[in-house]
Amino acid sequence: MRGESLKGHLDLLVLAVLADGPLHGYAIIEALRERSGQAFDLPEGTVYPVLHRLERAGRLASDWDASTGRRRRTYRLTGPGRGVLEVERAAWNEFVTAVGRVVQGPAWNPI
Amino acid sequence: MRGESLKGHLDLLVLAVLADGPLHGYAIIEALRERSGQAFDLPEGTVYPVLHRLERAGRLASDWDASTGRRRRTYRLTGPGRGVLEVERAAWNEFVTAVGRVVQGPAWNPI
DNA sequence: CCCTCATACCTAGTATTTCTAGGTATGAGA
DNA sequence: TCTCATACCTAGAAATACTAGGTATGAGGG
Repeated sequence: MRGESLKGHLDLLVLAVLADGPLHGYAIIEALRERSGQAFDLPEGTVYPVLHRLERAGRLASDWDASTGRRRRTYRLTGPGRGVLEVERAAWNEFVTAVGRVVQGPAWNPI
Repeated sequence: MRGESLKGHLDLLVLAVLADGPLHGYAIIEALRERSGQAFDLPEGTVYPVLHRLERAGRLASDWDASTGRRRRTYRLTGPGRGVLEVERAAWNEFVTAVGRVVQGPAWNPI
């Protein structure tokens, strides 16, 4: 699946995978792939800029892990980031409901 | 709700409302608002360019309705457009499933 | 030892899509 | 007559993901 459908929702996905514990960038890409059942195989050029943006916005914080020779930057959710995650989760649910109503047609009646 | 979350999905919504019969542009905007339960209140500057794009792509066709003094351009789904709608409906369902898996967390198990 | 591949990070520029902010014009109702 | 809803349109701005590059380490095979 092309991540283009993701426009506007990738922040939610990144925050969601980090809600279960810190991960470094590359591991976030793998987590998105695995947790989505291979649906989201996002290029690094998509994910790294998102992480930088989320960190600038104060939703993530990062530390360089120098324990191995290979440099790794580990991201974690901040307090505000966790709040934003909950807001975005709720917004996602509303969005899905709204699209569903339109797509199912006017005859469709969820109860 | 801001239509920004729609990025990449608005085509599906427009095709879906036209699946139940032709409508002119302004009525499409109203149909999206009503069928979504007021969630999508899209500016004309968003919808008209989409209609033009979908027509250029052969998914919609339009006729000018000169019956009233007020000019109206009525859009209808073409054969290929109906096929695209089905493809996009399926893609939407996969997308929702994939996002759901990521957002619910790894412990979540749908059966 | 060398070569390749997976890991791990990054950025600049491009493409696409929606929104903002205007513009024009008709018809209905106060 | 004046205002508002209807009804169409476009140009440029903003946001966001992708492409296509770049650098460097570590593991494993030949």
